[in-house]
Amino acid sequence: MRQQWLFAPTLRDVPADADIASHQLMLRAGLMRQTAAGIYSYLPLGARVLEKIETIVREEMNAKEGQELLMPAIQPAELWEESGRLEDYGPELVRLNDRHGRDFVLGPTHEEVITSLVRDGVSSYKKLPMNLYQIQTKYRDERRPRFGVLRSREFIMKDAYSFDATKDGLDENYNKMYEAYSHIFSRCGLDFRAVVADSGAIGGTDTHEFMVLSDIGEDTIAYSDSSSYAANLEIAELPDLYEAGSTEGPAAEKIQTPNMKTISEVSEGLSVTPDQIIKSVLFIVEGKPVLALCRGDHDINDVKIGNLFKTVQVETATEEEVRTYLAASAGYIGPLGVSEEIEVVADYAVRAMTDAVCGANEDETHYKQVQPNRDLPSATFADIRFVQEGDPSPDGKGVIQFAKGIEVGHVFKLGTKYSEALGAQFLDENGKAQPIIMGCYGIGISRTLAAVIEQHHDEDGIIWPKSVAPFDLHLLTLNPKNEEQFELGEQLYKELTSQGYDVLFDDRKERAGVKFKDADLYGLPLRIACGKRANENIVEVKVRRTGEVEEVDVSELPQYLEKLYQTCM
RNA sequence: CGGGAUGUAGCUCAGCUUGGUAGAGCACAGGCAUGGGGUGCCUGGGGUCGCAGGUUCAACUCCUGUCAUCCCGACCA
Repeated sequence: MRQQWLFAPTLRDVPADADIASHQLMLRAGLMRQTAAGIYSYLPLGARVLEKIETIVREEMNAKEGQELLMPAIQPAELWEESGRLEDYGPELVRLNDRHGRDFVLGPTHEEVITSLVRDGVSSYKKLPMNLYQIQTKYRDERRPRFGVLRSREFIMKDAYSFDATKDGLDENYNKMYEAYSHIFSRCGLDFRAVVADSGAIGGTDTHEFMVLSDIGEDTIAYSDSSSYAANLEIAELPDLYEAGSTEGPAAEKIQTPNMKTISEVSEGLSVTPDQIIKSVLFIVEGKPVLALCRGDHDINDVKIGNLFKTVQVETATEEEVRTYLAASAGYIGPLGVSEEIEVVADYAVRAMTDAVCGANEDETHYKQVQPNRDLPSATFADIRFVQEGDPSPDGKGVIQFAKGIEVGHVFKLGTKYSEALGAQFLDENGKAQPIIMGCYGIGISRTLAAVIEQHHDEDGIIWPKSVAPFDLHLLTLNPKNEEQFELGEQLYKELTSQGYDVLFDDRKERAGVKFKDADLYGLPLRIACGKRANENIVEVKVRRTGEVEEVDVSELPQYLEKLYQTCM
């Protein structure tokens, strides 16, 4: 491709709207432009990278017997009513009407459509297992799109769905996808971790997220410093390693604590450490009040509360609700003497506390000398807090550390939720109808592209791994007015192309400096410059990633490149 | 959805306080010089100042509304 004709305008200034490296570079290097908030157009360079990633995905999916199909972005709302998600999904679901007033949605995912297809097309165990996938544009009306293509309203996804007759079959499909995903992200040159995640409303059992390690990631990964344990912070478990606290001592006693609403105020005012204070938070779980307790230096994890009650409807109570149920403001609530309609759940660590302080459900008042192991007989003790760095790893090996990650893939075992809701059944060996057991597996293609840039760039621009680079080689004629340089450039362009390289040829009438700057921004793995020594048949080869430069005689160029290209990642 | 900010040329921004009909740098077109890290000089094209009302002889500037975009938070298969 001659750069003369390439539509990939570079920007010298950093666009004011972009804050993170990948977003800035995608705009500056001419990979894409914003069309609306959270909606982008991919220009030729960006489209090429997407295609490279998609090719890798297809190869790895096909290698696991995945069959590609293509479903519509526009889906009838009735399908979503059938599965019950029309309401569940909420305002993130883009809804629209056709000219007859019929209701449609723009698909954020395709469980409904695929399940209805399989329902009508598969009726025997002999057809199973099956794995179907597509690469498609998805829509989610994010409340707040941000970070460029990392959190956008329109995005490209690969989504796959597996169909099995047995649980074992599902396990097998799941493992295959897990393996395929590992291959895919490795081939894209990403440093990633597969972490145990929350299955949330989907209601599956096993689920892993594939996280690209990056400081700008929106998810926190909790991992062990000395084992392979890694989980999303939301669900990272804590073992109950605490010794039960004392049951002795004088009874709990009320004390006046004016203006001590927060843990730090109580800590200061009563000269106790935060780990001697019981933090009490009122939640409304499926409409019922639940008082959750943890140590003052810990934080309650509402996902764990939800899992405990097997629901996703968990909300912190409003100030009015707190007042209604506990007759005090949020800073002074506590577990002692609460009415029976309020369920009390406490973190394991609370049971280990001795001489603790907690709110007395009376404004400006706390209890002291609380012995949770004695004074909370009706409380349920469970793991309900967030892990912190330094906590023991749940597998007993090492301690927990945190890292930030970008979620690029997600695999989970759906089970029969959709097959039951939509009536997708098969007949087993005995002629008995059974719901098909499903799994679903997603990869954010456009997000993966951004993640690659996050991990592969420097202050000058992008540094593409060769597996996803928009072109293999960048050939520059530094001064096209110089006849020898011009001739050599044209000659090399033909030769390198015929040798099978995808070459971007900078034949523009620009100064050398401009070409170098643009080349660094574009970030192709190898740069070949025809410059001053063209008359001696010598070109300069530079490795973008390392900056290494070598002058090479044209006669030796093919062998030299072949070798060097192999060493590029 | 709550809080904050910004909308002036393709990009980055000035002008607005104190109203008088729009500017700079980069980019773009032409020219001369230059020719290995965004070169220099000259000339030129490009903007209903987000939109709609209002105040005024006169609005980029003041007032009201509205839309858009970004940031923080909440939320997120």
